[in-house]
Amino acid sequence: RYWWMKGYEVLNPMGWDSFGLPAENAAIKNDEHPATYTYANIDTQYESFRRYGVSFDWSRRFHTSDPEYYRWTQWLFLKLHEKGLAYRKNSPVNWCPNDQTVLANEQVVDGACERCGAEVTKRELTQWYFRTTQYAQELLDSLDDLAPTWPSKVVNAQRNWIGRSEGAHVDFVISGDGSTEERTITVYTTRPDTIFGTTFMVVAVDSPLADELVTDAQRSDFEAYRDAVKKESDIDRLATDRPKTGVSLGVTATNPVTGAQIPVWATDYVLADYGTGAVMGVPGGDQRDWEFATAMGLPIVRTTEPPADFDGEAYAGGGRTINSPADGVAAPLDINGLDVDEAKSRTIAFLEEQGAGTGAVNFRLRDWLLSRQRYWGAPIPIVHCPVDGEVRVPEDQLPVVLPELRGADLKPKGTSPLGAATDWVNVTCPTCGGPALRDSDTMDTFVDSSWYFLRYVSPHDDTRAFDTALANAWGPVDLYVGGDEHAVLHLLYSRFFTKALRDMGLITWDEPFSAYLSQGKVLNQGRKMSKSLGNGVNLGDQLAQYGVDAVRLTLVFASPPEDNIDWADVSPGGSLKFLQRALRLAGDVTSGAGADATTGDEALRRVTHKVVHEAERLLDAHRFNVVVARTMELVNATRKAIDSGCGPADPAVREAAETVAQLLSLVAPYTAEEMWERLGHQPGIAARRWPDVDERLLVEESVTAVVQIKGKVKTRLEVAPDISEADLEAAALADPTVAALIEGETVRKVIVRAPKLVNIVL
RNA sequence: GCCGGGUUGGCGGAACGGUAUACGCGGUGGUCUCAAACACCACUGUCCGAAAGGGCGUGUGGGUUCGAAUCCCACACCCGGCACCA
Repeated sequence: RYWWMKGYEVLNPMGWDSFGLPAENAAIKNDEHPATYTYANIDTQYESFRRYGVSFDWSRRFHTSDPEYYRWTQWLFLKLHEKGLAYRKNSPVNWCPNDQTVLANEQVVDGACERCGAEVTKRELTQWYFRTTQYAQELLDSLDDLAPTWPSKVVNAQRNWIGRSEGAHVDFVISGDGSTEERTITVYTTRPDTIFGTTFMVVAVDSPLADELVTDAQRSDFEAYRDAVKKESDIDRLATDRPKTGVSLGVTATNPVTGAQIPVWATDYVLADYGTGAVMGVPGGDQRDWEFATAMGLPIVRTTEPPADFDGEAYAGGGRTINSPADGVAAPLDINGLDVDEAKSRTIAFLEEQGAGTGAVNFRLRDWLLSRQRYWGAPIPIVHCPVDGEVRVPEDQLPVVLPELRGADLKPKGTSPLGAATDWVNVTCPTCGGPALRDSDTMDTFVDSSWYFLRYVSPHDDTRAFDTALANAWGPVDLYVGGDEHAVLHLLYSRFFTKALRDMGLITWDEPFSAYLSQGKVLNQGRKMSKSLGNGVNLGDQLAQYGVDAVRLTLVFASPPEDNIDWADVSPGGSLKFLQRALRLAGDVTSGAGADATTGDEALRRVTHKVVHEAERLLDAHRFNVVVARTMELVNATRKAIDSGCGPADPAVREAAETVAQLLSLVAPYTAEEMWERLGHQPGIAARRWPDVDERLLVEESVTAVVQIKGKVKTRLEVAPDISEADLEAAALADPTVAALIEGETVRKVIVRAPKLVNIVL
């Protein structure tokens, strides 16, 4: 509303991200189609939004579950597939046993399903992925550009999630595996400088690598251990405080720097899908390796100078490196006493020289697993043909519309419900015309929401996903408002889509959301409102009791928008009283519409213009609660002017009341409109231009100067705003209160900041 | 453990390095009223004091500065992210 008044073209759209599990689960329960539930709820929400008086552009409304929309979601999938950014692979995946579907890494929170809380297990499945890791570095780098306009919380969360680390790949030659060919295992380490302390190697027990390396003699022990590990849930595996376990693979590896022979073990504390799935064990430099070495009776070599309080037993990290070679070994690399960064780069240089390793970067971010074994989502537009393999559905055959399933047909059974719709699944191959099968998985609903902001520029265009020219003209989104539960989900996926679409030439910008306003939640009595807690507040009741404007005002005034609000702490009654006060001002004005404000009371005019001026700064900074506070001050000043000042006929009073109406139109549009009409204007305050500020009125007539002695306020003086430093100093020293206090003292220094302050140092 | 953010009256919260606690809620007293509601007015950080006035005060302890809620260093606590990621 503010930007509109400032004369900008503003696109403030609203729509529904309406695929997903809740509708599907309700459909199963009620034996109906998910669309029934979905569109009924959308209608209810739409009515609510209308009632709240939100200024959305409803002409651009759409729903991601409409075929007219998901047709383009599917089209974008095909584009990503063409570019090699969508691919299938077999791999252990997160499985929610309750929702009976796979989940992306981002949807697993502390080992549990983000949606239903069930403990997530692992399954070996062939699934679709988007290659988000291809953009890992750029996704990280452009966070620097977003940092000034995004909440640090979200930027920080994404940095942690992407999790870049720098280190080295180091090659160890394996022996004792009975083969004649030389085999090399590469490990990833962030601390190549600790290589002198390597006393063993550990390989992820569930990696193919471990299976390949294990000797016949160790195989039965290894398999027993591997099977035991497989039975454990992720939650158990994630616990960092449990004892280290492992099994020897029977082979040895050669340390490429020292030539030392070290044993190779398999363990579950090394992750198969991070780095190379193998780690050099440095118990003198790494807590986990120290625990493992201690548990297995492996030797420990210090890699750092121990701290003074080192007790000789517990793990000791930190200190300077003492990575000189072991006794009696010649020194191919001497990094003794160097600081860590220098030691790392020297070690990497040495490894590269020897052909035994390279500098390397790793990311924690994994590719985005997007297939779901559920019904209520966009079907993946791929046909599997025994002859031609994965075939993209031709664009002119989009959308691939969901088959009509309902109720019990949707019950989760571990494979996609779409697979059971035989008429739908069995198709002819678009390439060879032979019999083929549709891909029966649907896309993660986060795919739908990763590009919807683009659809808003041309929501009804049935010839393309979005109009590139319009997207480039409008985009990127200047201000994105949302909750920070999407910090590493929606906000990361959308960034990935934007970069991928840019590289396809479909848009020119790099980031979807230039600024991000993270909005808080409304709590009650310190907790999230919920039925089980019985602390819900019925918004309908609040609206009925106080009115829409008072409820809106309460939400805005309670705190800065990014903070949570506790409904127990706020006062919708107080808001209503304030609105009534404001409304009464409009009725009290007796001058006619169009009265010349410049002839009005100057003191009140100063207040009015100052408030408008300050409101601009506050609105730009999203400090809406303070805008309301300033508006209240203006109402109080106007009230005073009417009752005991210049009186209701003064044009300055009209100017003030009209300004109040305009400021209020941002937050309390109905009250503002009512005021506007009472002030004798035609309806339509929302379309009024933002009031101009007269700069001359921002200069105060007189200013209160503070006189401090040694930094403590002792007295105040009313002075002219343009008083000189010398005059102000003289006035301060001449003040009787000050004179009495400095009597007999030596004034050592006087700091003058005209016209606001004098500080006298004795 | 690592990384971010925070801590201001009874409460929600204001404060370009320059009057701490704006604005509001709550509270106290008053005006109006037969009475109440509404409205309006005054007071409301804390301690000492009858008052005038003064001392102390923005999580704790230091520092920089004429001057610190604000900048710097440590610490405590709260919230959030990551986490056997080598």
